[in-house]
Amino acid sequence: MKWSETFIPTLREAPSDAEFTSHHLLLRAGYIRQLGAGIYSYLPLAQRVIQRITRIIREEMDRIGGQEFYLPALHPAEIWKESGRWEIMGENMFRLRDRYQRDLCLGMTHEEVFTTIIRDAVRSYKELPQIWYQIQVKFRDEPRPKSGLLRVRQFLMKDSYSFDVDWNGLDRSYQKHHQAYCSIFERCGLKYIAIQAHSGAMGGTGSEEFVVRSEAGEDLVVFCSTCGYAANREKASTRASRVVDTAQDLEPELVHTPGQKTIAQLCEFLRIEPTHQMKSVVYMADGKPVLVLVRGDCEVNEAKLESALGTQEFRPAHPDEIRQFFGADPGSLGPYQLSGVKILADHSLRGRKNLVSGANRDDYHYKNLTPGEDFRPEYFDLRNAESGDPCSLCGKPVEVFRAMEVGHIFKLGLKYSESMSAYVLNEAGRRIPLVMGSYGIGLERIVCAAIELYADNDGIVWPQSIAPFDVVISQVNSNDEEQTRVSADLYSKLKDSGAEVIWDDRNERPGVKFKDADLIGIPYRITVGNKIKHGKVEIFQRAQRTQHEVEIGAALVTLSEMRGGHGIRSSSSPQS
RNA sequence: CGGGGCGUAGCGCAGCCUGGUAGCGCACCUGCCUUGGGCGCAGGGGGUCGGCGGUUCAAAUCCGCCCGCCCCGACCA
Repeated sequence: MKWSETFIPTLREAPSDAEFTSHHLLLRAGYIRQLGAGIYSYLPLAQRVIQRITRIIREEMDRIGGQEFYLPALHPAEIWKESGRWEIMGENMFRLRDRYQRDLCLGMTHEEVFTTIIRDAVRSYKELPQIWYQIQVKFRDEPRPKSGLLRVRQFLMKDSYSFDVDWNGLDRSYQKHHQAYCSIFERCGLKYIAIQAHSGAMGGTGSEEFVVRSEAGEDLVVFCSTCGYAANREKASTRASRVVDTAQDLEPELVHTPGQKTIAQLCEFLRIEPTHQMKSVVYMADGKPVLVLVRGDCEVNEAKLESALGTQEFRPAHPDEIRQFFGADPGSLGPYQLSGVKILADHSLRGRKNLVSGANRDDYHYKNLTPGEDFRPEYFDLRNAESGDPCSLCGKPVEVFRAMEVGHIFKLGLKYSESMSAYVLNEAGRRIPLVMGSYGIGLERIVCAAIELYADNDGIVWPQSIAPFDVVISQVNSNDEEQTRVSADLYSKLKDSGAEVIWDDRNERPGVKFKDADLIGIPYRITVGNKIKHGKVEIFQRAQRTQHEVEIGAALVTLSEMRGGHGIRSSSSPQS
């Protein structure tokens, strides 16, 4: 393509709304425009990137036997009511009514639709397994869209679903996806890691997230560089650091602690460490109060709490509820001599002695509380893993970092097949529910991750495999006939070789062309300028910012060598 | 939903406090000039000042309501 005929509206200054690198650069380099909160238009450059990612995904999904569908985004309410998700999805689902007042929604995922297809069409175990996928727009009424393309209300997802006759089959389908995902992210040039993920309340027996380390991400990853343990912090368990208690077992002692509400204040006032305190947090679960205890230096992890409680119906208690059940305000709460309130404690408190906690009386605390003696909690893993905690596998300190989720694979199990009656007959002629898996990839997340990973001060640096163009020919002077001739010749030869190439033929100053080429992030630039008088052009590598002068006739060969011989290829390998 | 901020030309902003018929930079158009890192000179076009209502002789400016967007928090199959 000729640049002069292509819509690439680059900006010298980005709209002030852009916070993160990827958002800022996508806007400034002319890839996207915002239409509303969390709604973006993808301009030709972005569309090209998306298409290349799509192609990689298709190839890898097809390789594991996936079959591509295209499903509706507009769904009748009935199927969502059938699965129970019409209620569960709550405010997150876009809902609408048609002219006859029928309820409809915009699809968030497509378990329901695929399940209706398979339940009506497949009767026998002989027709399984199946892996079905699609690349489709998804809708989510995010409470707070943000960070450009990272958290939006309409986005592209490759979602696939596996249908097996048994759990071993599911394991195989899941493993296939795992492999496919590794290939996809590797080919897209991402440095990714696969981490254990929170299964959530949707049921299911296992799930992994594929994430890319980035400050722009919203996930927290607990990672052990020694043994490779990696998990989402929603799920990650680590050992709490060791604490030594005083040897003797003392009797509970009420102490007056006027105005001392926080862990830090008590440390000061009583001259103790946070690790010798118990933090009391109150939740209302299914309408009843629950006291959650963690060590003073720890935080409650609500995803783990959800598992411990076995319900999604919980929330932090309101101040008046706390007063009602405890007779004191937050800051003076504790488990001792508490009745009518269920007590959950984190494992880190098991076996501890002589701890400090609130007395359920304002301005008073108890010293010398011993879990298991002075009160009897149920123990669970309830605390957030923290950077520096000993790894639960190898004991070496873990690190915690931010990352963005680019994919998620999930063993669903029987949830949809049972609720939506998707059964087949097995060899014995018995009616059995399909065992399902679901697997997602966020296309825009790949775009953002690549930008966040590799961008520099001059703009985007694309991995070769997903760049909108492989190479740009920057003709320094568009009025120079000799330069035009050389550029045209290189252009057609490059195109013939199968490369995606754009020829910057604009009547602009060279500086403008170089800045734009850098900004939009094309991996290679061939500069056709004065040096053609000596039979030379230059090849500039965007990522390394290095320049090579080559004979015009050798340009294609040199470029092809630099690119590793062929077009679709990632520039880096996975981190894990 | 709670807290904060913003809305003036395509983009970035000033003007608002103290009311008087809207401005700067970039971009854009024309001409000249120039062509190796966002040139130079000259001329020019473009804005119902987010919307509605109120106060006033007069509103971008003051007041009220609404809408939109951004950030923090809550939330996030």
